[in-house]
Amino acid sequence: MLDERKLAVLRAVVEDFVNTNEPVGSRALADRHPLGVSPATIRNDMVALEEDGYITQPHTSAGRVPTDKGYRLFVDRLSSVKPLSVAERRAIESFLTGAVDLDEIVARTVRLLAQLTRQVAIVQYPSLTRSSVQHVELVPLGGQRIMMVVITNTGRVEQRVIDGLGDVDPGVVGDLREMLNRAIAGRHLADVPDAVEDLPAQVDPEHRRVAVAVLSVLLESLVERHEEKIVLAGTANLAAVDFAASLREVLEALEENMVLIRLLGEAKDPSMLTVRIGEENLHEGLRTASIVSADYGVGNQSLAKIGVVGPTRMDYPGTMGAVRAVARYVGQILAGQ
Amino acid sequence: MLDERKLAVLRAVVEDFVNTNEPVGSRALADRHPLGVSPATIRNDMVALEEDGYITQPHTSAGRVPTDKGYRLFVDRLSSVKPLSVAERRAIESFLTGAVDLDEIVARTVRLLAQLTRQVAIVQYPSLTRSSVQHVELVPLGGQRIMMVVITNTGRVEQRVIDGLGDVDPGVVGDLREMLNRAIAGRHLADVPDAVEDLPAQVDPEHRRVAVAVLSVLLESLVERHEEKIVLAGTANLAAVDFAASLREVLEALEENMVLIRLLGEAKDPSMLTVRIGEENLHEGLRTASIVSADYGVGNQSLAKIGVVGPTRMDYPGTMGAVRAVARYVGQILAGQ
DNA sequence: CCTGGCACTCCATGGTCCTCAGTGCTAATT
DNA sequence: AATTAGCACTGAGGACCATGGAGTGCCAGG
Repeated sequence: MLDERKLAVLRAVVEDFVNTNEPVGSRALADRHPLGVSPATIRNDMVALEEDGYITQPHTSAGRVPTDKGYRLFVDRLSSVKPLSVAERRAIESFLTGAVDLDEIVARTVRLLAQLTRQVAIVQYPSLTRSSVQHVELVPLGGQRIMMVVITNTGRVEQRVIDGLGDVDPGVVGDLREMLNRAIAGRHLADVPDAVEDLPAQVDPEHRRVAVAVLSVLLESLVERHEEKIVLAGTANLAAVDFAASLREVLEALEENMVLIRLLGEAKDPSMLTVRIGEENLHEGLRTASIVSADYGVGNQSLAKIGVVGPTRMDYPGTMGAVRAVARYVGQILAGQ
Repeated sequence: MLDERKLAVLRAVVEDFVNTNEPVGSRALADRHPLGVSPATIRNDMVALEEDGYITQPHTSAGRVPTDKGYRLFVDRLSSVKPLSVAERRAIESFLTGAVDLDEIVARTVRLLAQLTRQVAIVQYPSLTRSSVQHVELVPLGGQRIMMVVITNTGRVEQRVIDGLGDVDPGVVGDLREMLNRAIAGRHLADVPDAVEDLPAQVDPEHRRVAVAVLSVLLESLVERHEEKIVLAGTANLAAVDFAASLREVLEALEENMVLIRLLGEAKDPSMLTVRIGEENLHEGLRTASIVSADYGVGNQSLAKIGVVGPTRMDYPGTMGAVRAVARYVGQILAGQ
C-alpha cells in the first residue's frame, strides 16, 4: 500500500513542513528533494497518503501538512535519532561539570536541555524510591523542636522539622540518631518502613513519644511527595513558535506539576526514548504539543525522567538526540557525585 | 496647575483603561464617573493632562491612554492599597498552613500570589545574610567524602559535598563538627568568617588539611549564591493579557534569574511596597511591564522580597494589596516555623 | 469657566476584485 | 501500469475603497 516512494514523500513533507511551517506543495517538494519524479506523480502519492490519514490539507488548493499519525510514522520508521555534534557534546560537558549539589545539577540540566532543543525542557528530581538511605541526622533546634535530615545515595536531601514534642533532652536525640542509623543506613527506602517497625519497642518508654513522632515524620517524608519535584526551563521558547493560539493552555498545563509528572510517567518503554505526539497526549491542553522524554539514572537503574515539550511540528531527530544525550550525561554526573 | 478635577479625570482614565483595555474617551468618562461636568470640559482637562505627559492618544480621534508617568501619579497620589476581602484572607491562611518545610512554604506562596493577582508572581528565598547559624552537621559519606549541612534559623538548609580529601577518620569528623558548632552556632552568617579564622590552628596538624577544606567550602557556600534562588508561578497569566506583542521578551526576562533578583533588589524603601512602572524598569525586556514588590521577613528584619510582574495596565491597588498581605503572612509563617 | 454645537480626523469594518499557489483530472507518453 | 504534461478550478490572502462612528479641537454663547 505504501511503497518506498510514498514513504519518501511523507518524510520530505515532514521535513519541509518542520523547516518552513508552511503547507508544502508538490512542486516545492520536487524541487527540494531528489525524488526523481515529477510534481504530478508526487500529487498522486499525496492523495494516497491523505486517504490513509498521514497528511492533510488545511484547505483546498493549499499544500499538505502532516497529521499526528504522519508524525508518528515518521518517528517510528522514517527517521533516526540524530547524534549531537562534537561542539554540542563539549557544551554539555562544560555546562554540567562544576555543579556543586543536586539542586544545581538539576537546574543546569534543565537550562541546558532548553537551550539545545530551543524548546521547553522538564527535569524531574531523582526519585527516592529506588535510592537508599545514606545517613539520617537529627538536630535539636532550640526549644521543643527537632530537625530531621535524610541524605540519600543519590545526593538528595530531605529535611523536616518535628514540632510539639515538649522539651527534649539532646542526649535522647543523640541516642535516637544512633539507633536510627544502625537500623536504616544503607537500606533501600522501600525497606525503611519494615526496618523501623520495632524500633519504638527498644526505646526507654519515657522517651517513646519522641521516637514515635520522629519515625512518623520520617515515614511520611519518604512515602509522600516522592517524585513531585520538577523543574522547567525555556518557556520563552514557546512564544517564538506560534503555538496554534493555544499558548495559554500549554502554559497552564506546564504549570500543573502533577500533570507533567504523570505525562513523563506515561513513558512506555523504560530506559528508552519515548515520543508522544499531539492527540496521543491525554492532557487537554497539550493536544497540540509533542513530548520527547527519556529516563536517566545511575547504572541501569532509572531514577527519573527528563523531557522536552514542543509543538507537534518539531525537529524530532534532533530533539530526540539532545534528550538522549543529556539523559546519559546526567546519569554519569550523578554516578560520579 | 493640576486641580482636583483634573486629578479625578486622570484617576478615572486609569481605572477605565485598566478595566476595558481600550482608549477612553470623554463621553464614556462623563457617563461612567460622577465628575459632574460635561464631556467638553473633560476634554479640556484632558488636553492639560496630555500636555503634562500624563496621558496620550494612540492616534488622533482616539481616546486617551495613561502614560507611565500617569500611572506613577496614580499610584503615588490617586489610589490607596486595597485591602483583601475576608474570603481572600481565609484563602491565604488555608493555603499557606500545612506547608512542611521551607521549600513548600515558598512554593505555595508563589502559587498563591499568582492566583490572587492573576499575574506572574516571584518569590525569593529568604536571604542567608541576616540569618544566623542554627547548626552545622558533618556527615562522613562512604569513602573519601563528607557532606556538610548548614541549618539556619530561617529554616534554610544548605548542603555541600566535600570531596578529594583522601581517607577521613569519622572520629576526626566528629571532633571537627563539635568545634565548628561551638565556634559558629548562633552567630550571624556575616560573622562566620571571623569566627572560624583561627580554627585551623587549633586542629591537630595531621588533620588540618581536612579542616581547611571543610572551612573553605563552608565559607564559599555562605558567601556565594546568597540570594540567587527564586521561584516563579503564573506565567500562563501572561498569555491572557495581550502583552503588547513583547511577550517573548517578557518571558525571556523572567527566565533570567539574575535579572529578577536585581529587579527585586532595586526596591527603594525597605519593608515597604515598591512599584516600578514601565520605563522605570532598567531591564530592556520589561519596558512594558510593571513590578510590584515588597519585603518579607521575621519581626522587622527583612529576609527577602516577593513581587508580581504584570502589564503596566494593571490593577495597582488590588495587586499592591495582595502583595502586601501575602508578604505579611509569609513573615508570620516563617516566624512560627 | 463651563457647555453645546459643529466640522474634522482617522481607525475599524466590510465588500470587491485580483493574484497565485496548489490542486485534481484527463489524455498522452513511456 | 506507471508517469507526465497540460489545464481548468479552487480558495486564501492582499490591495483597494467606501462607509460609519467614536472621538477630538475649537468656537461662541451662557
